[in-house]
Parts: sequence; structure tokens; C-alpha cells
Amino acid sequence: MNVLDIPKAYEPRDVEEKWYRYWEENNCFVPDQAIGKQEECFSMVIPPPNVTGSLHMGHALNNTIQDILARWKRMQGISVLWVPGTDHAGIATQNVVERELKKQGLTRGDLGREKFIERVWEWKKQYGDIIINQLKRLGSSCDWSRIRFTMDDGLSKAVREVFVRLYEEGLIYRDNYIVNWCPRCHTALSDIESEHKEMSGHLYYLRYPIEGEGDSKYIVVATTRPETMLGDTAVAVNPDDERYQGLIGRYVILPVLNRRIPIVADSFVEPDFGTGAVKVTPAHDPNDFEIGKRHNLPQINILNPDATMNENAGCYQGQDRYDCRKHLLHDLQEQGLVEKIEEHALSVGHCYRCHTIVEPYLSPQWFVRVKGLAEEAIKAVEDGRIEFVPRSWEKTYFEWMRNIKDWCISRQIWWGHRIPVWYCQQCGRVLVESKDPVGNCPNCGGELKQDEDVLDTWFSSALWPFSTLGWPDDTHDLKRFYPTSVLSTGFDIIFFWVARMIMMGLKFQEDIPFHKVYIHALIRDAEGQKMSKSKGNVIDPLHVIDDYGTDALRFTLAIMAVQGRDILLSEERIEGYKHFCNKIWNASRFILMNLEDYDGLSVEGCQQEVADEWIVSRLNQTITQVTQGLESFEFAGASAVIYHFVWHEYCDWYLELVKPRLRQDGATKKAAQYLIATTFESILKLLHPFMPFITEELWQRLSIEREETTIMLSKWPKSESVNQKAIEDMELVMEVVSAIRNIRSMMNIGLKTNLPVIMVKHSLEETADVLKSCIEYIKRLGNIETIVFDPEAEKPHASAVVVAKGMEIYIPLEGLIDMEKERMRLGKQIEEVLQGLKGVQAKLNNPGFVDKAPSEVVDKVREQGGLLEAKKRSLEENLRMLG
RNA sequence: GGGCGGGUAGCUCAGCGGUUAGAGCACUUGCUUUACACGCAAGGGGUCACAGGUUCAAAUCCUGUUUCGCCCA
Repeated sequence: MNVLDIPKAYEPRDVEEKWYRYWEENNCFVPDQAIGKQEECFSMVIPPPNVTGSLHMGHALNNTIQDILARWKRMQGISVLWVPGTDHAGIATQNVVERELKKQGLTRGDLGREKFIERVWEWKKQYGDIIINQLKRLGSSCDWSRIRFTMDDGLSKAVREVFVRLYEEGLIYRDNYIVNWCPRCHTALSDIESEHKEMSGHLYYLRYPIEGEGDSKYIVVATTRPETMLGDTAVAVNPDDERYQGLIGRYVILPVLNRRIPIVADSFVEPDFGTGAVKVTPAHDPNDFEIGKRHNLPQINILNPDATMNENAGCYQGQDRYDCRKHLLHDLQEQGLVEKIEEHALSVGHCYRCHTIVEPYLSPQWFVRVKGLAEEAIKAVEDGRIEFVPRSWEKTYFEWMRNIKDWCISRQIWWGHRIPVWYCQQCGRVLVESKDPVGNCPNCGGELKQDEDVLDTWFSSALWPFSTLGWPDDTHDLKRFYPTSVLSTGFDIIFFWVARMIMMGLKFQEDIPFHKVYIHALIRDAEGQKMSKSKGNVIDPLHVIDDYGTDALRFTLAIMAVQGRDILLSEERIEGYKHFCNKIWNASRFILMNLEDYDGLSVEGCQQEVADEWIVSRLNQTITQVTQGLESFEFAGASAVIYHFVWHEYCDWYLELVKPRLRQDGATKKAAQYLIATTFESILKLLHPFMPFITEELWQRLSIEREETTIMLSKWPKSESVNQKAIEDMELVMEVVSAIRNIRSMMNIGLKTNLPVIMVKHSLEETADVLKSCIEYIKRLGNIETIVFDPEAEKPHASAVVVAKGMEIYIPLEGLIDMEKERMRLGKQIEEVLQGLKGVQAKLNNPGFVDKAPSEVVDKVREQGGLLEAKKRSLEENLRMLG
């Protein structure tokens, strides 16, 4: 392909598709593909997205981060395994399929369990890959040959194995307990699946007549959920509350139902809340449940699974919980049993899947006894075997783990891993088996029936780091890649997922599941709002990819991925980094144009100029900084460093400086070609983890000697020597050139206008030598014909002056100069120098500074002071000469 | 009520003990300079929320205040 056929702007679409296909077809994502591979391993498991999901910005960020790590490690010659997969997402998926059915006027009940599950599988087959393809568009270098699904056979086997073993060790048990019940999903939820939201409600003061006192005497209880009174089995007061001393042990008559219930004393009751007397509803409140147990109170369930009132609710049977509340209050008011109603703020649990208000509900459920598991998991983080990045999340983790309660793992839905427990219908024997029992009860020959419930989705997710590697089979992958190296995820699932993986990993592998947990930031919109479909403020990563390209999106996410702060994403920012892609594209276009007659061979020991030494040194520094940044998960720092180097040093200065040599012939040209080719290749490699597509495309076009066939598997650049002198020299040159350009700009002398001569009056031969060695650079970038060096030079009249490092550079501008502007310019510079000098003098006049600060710091300040002083004198002298 | 994080240029954010505090976008001026107008060059813009303190030295560390956000109860 002719270089001139290269489009003037980067067009991501075709490039992305082409190279992703190439990588997949050539198995580049599979471990051990690199030339000269090492034994060292780096492994990650993807946080499995829900099969119901489509890619959102959180996924885009998290997978960009993981892919940066994977690609970077792979280029270091390490064996990288990144295991992908999806999560069956029990409740969420069931809800989606139920919604589909509803469109056809059907419910899951109409289909029956078996047919319904078939429908979900069909749905999964049809839509479950959407997000996988979206991950591919993002460039994710997962090993797709190892893709897993939480409900596939292997993982289901792992789930059963874990359940059975935990049960046999007494760590899983079944109990009748108050759980969070979602009346819409018809299932129990674990504590963390109930999200508390502050709501404004009411506190109702109800009068319960005291038995044997007629209608005149009553005890007043306060409640936020008056309808639960139908399930009351006691009234409780604090044993030390003097107001109620005479009533403890007596009875009240529960209004409406006329049930006789006792007044009990329990120290849990806070005398300050409401009236100091509370109603006790053991079947519908976790605290009341405990009180009920202590006082042997009956538990009366008044709700159906859909939160309508059941047969225990008397005349309210069949009403919805809130209708019942309304009617009941009306009836109580008519009987004069409502003392007062106050405004009251309360925190109410909502289902994390459908946002319906959950109801505390007494039901038989399966639980994991987690205290002991949690203790081990705490230790693993305390002793540093697992490290959170940023560290501050460890505190959150400890806080939760130390107050952990047993984990309710049974769900009354159909989509999920069925609980591997069978009950004999005849003798009641309970069988807990990793394989479905064949035939009838081994005890009495009675019919066996499997538990109806399925497991919490997070139960299978907790096993993800080892179940995906083949456990419970003793696989090669498990030996080689467990524990995994890094887990990257959002802080919102530290409890749901991270903590549980740690517990299960330690329990079943006797080892941590990962060494490091990288907690990434939350993405919000430009106004700081959480992105949500209902707010309509989502930025769809796929639209962004269509509009700006994957690499621009990835680079934006990387450069904004700072620890400890949310990401406020705006499209303008992404557009800015699309321009960066374009800049790289065009730099490459220039380089390729100039490499057309290059044989691709190395030119060892070629003649190097200051600019070459400088750019190579700066490249080496950049390599070090990027590598260190990635090692410490500082994606923002690493990407910012490359951005600045590529654009503002390599393109702005180096490519401009190298141009004249590329127009020459012979060895000079060849040396220049070799340098731009090799430096640019290193740049592409440094950029590759962040921008995989454009870098592959350009790397492939670059004709250079190498054995690898893809940049993905090429070697990560190594930092070599840094020539500090070259860096300092070039800094001086750049300063002088910028100053000359500044004068041109001020005097409206365009760069096209050639300046015949400038004169350098220098006091130091060394400084002059630097400029002499770079004389062509200054002539070219300043468009100057001749530069004269003369220690005795006198300033020609009508000239502007540049003062730098003990030199005065005179620019004769006869007929071009505006004296007034020159005066202003010098005045402004003097002001700047004075400002700097003020700071320096303040330090040097401070005896404490000179005595106590490290001597190199003091020396540096002294040196700087000297330079500023000299500069000030020169500038003032020149200003005076202008008259 | 308890805990955590933030407040730096018009906007979005870096920097987190030692040169005159940086970037992107936006703004001003001048440029069709054979890589790039998705560009080049030059420039304007900041009492680093406030008040104390530690230190030779504070945007950076500590304390308090204020304000915004998140998590837990």
C-alpha cells in the first residue's frame, strides 16, 4: 500500500474489526503465545456480567482496566490468562423473562417450572452473548476458549460440592427466620440485597385497651406500620420504665381482633422511642422476633407472599398491605383508638432488583453460618495476603466482615441452582447430595421430593475464581492460575462478591482467591449524577465507540481512572482523546512517508545529534514512568505521561527537528530513519495496552526488523540510558526558540518572514557551545538566516532581546519592531523574574532554611537565585537602553 | 447517629512536603508552514473552600469550620 493512500484521519471502524478478528483467529488471547514466554503467570477472572445486561460505562471502565493489565503483562512475556464469562443473575433474569411472557399475557405459573426454565435457557441462548460481543468491541483480550457461565455443568457441579460440604460441616442450616421478602419477586433476599432508603412516613400512636379496665384505660404504642398489629402477640416495655411498672404481666385486648395479649418487660425497648411501649409482632419484625423468642410468644404470619393480607388478618383478608393500613386506621379512628399521628422519617428496605418495598417476613430459609469463614477472610486482608487498591477500602471491608450476619442463600424463584436437598415424603428424612438421588428414600422407601428453592446468585459467584478454572476437578489451570493475580471491580460489590469469594476461596482452596483487589471509581455524568436509564443521562459506550472509536474511549477512561474519586464523564473529553488518536495517526503518516526507502535494518552506532539523545532519553524516562504507573495501578498517571510525551515532545519538537535530515541523502538520512522508526515503535508499544487497535494498525504498517507478528505479543520497551545533559541542553534550546517565537508573535512577524541575523552575547563558553551545537535547530524553528556568537557583542538598535542562562540574544528588527510593545514585553518579564526572586530571597533570608533544609535543596535555590538575579539585571539594562 | 471521600483555571479533572501549581475542553491573537485545521504558534485565566497549627518550607501533613456526595445503622 502506498503511504499516500493512508487516510488523513484515523478511521477506527475497519481497523478495530480487522485486528480483533486477527487476534482471535491467531489465538493471541490464549496464554503462552508470546515468543520467549516465561513460566511466570498473571491471571484474572472477569467480574461476570449478567446475561440480561448490555455494556454500560461501568463495564467499559472495569474491562478497560483489566485489559490494560492483561496486555501490558502479556507484553512483558508473562503468561496471561483472563477468564471471561457471564452470570445467570437469578432474580434479574427471571424478571426479564417474566416480563417477556407478560407481553403474551402469560405468567410463569401458566407455564410451570420446567417449561419456564426452558424459556429462560432459550432466552439466554438468544441474548446472553450480546454483552460478550460488546466486550469484544471494547478490545478485551479474554481467552474466549475458556468462557464460562455460572449455570454451566462444571460450575453447577462446584456449587453442589460446596453446598454439600458446608452442610456436612454444619455451616449450612435451615431455619424459620425473619428475612427480607420482596412481594413482587416473591422471594427472600439477603440483608445486603435490601437497600435502605430514607423516606418520610408517619408514626401512629395506637391505644390498646387494658384487660379488665373497660374502655377507659389503655396503653399507647407507637408504630410506623400499623397493619402489622394484626400479628401482634404482645406489648413490650422496658423493665426499668417507671411509667409501666404496674402493667407488666397484665394483658391488653388487641383491637379489631380482640385477641388477649400480654404486656412483657424487655430491656430491648427504648423508653425514649414513642411512648416507651411497643407492639410486638414476632412474624414481621426482626427485633420483635427476638423478643418473641425470649418470651415464648406465638408467631402469627398475617401476609401472603404477595403482601396481601392472609386469613389471620380477619376482615382485611385479601387486601393489599397498604389498603389494609388505610382501612384499619379508619376503623381504629372510628373506635377512638388512634391517639395521634406524627410525621416521621424512616429508613425503608427496597428490593435491589425491582425496588419494591420489602417486608420482614417469617419463613423457612437456608443460611450459611459465616462468622468463622469471615474471621479467616479478615485475617487474609489484615496480614496483607490480599491487598486492596486503594488501601482505604480495607476499612469498609473490615467493618462489614466484623458485623456480618448469617447469609440467607435460599430464593423462592425458579431460575438458578436448585438446592440439592431432598425430603422423604413419608419419613421426613433429609438428604443432601451432590448427585441427584436415584429412586426412593434409602430409609423407608418413601417418595423423595427436592427442595423447591434455588440458591442466591452470589453463592455461585462466590466460587468464580476457582470454579472457572475447573474445580472440583483437579485441573492444570487450577494449579497454574490459582490464586489469581488481580480482581478489578466496583466498590458496590465488595460485600456481595469480593468478601464472599475470599471466604469461599480460603475455605475450599485453602488459599486466597486473588492477591490484589483493585477497586475502581464510579462513573457519573458531567453533573455528578449517577448514570441511570430512568434519568436518561447514560452515555452508552457503544455509541461512544461508534462516534469516537474504542481507543479514544479507553484512553479517556484510563486517564480519568484516578483512585479515590468518582469519574464525571463528558463526551467533550472523549472527543479530545479522539483527537489524540488522530495525532498519533498523522505522526505515523509522516513517519511512514519518510520510511518508504528505508530498508528496515538497524543502523547501530549511527551519528546522533543532541535532539536524538534527548528524545531517546526522554523516551526512556517515559518508559520508566509508565511501567511504574502500571505497576501501582496508576492508570491516570501513566496515560497522562504518555500523552504529554507523544504530543508535546515527540510530535511538537522531535519530528520537527528531524525533518531536515530526512530530506537529505545517505547515512544522515538513514540514521534519522532508523531513529524515528525505533522511537515510534516504542511509543506504539507503550500505548498499546491503552489503545490496542490503532497501535496494532500502525505497528503493522511500520517496516522494521522484528520477529513478532503482532504488537500484542511484542516485547514491552525497556528503559535504557538517560543522558541528563542532552535533556538540559534541549530544554535551553526550546526555551530560546519559544522566546524568539514569542517576540515574533508580539511584533506580528509571522514565521514565514525570515530574520536575517541574530546575535548571541554570551558570558559562558559552555552555554554558547550548547547553542552552537544546536544552531540548525534554532535557525530552522525560528526561521533565522544567520546566528552570530560574540562575547563582546553590542546590542544593535531597534532590536528585541532574549535573556536566557547568562546570554543575551539580540534580534535586530529594524522597521519591524514596535518599541512600545518591546518595553511592555520586557516589563512583564521583569515582573515575572521579580516574583520568582521574591520567593527565592524569602527562603535564603530565612536562617532556618539555610540551616535545616537539605544542602542540595539550598544549593538549588541559591543557583536559581543567581540565575534570576542575572536575568533581572540583563532585562533591566535592556529596558533602560530602549529609553 | 457512625464511617468514608471530595471542594485546585469558566467547565471537567491531575498534582498530595521542596523550581514561577499542570492537562483536556472553552476563550483571545496570528497562521491553508508538502504528517495532522481532529492541526500549528503565541497568549489570557488560579488568595489551591475557610480558620488555626506542625515545619526551614504547606495546594500537599494535623485540628477545627463550612459545603457537596456516598456507605452503614
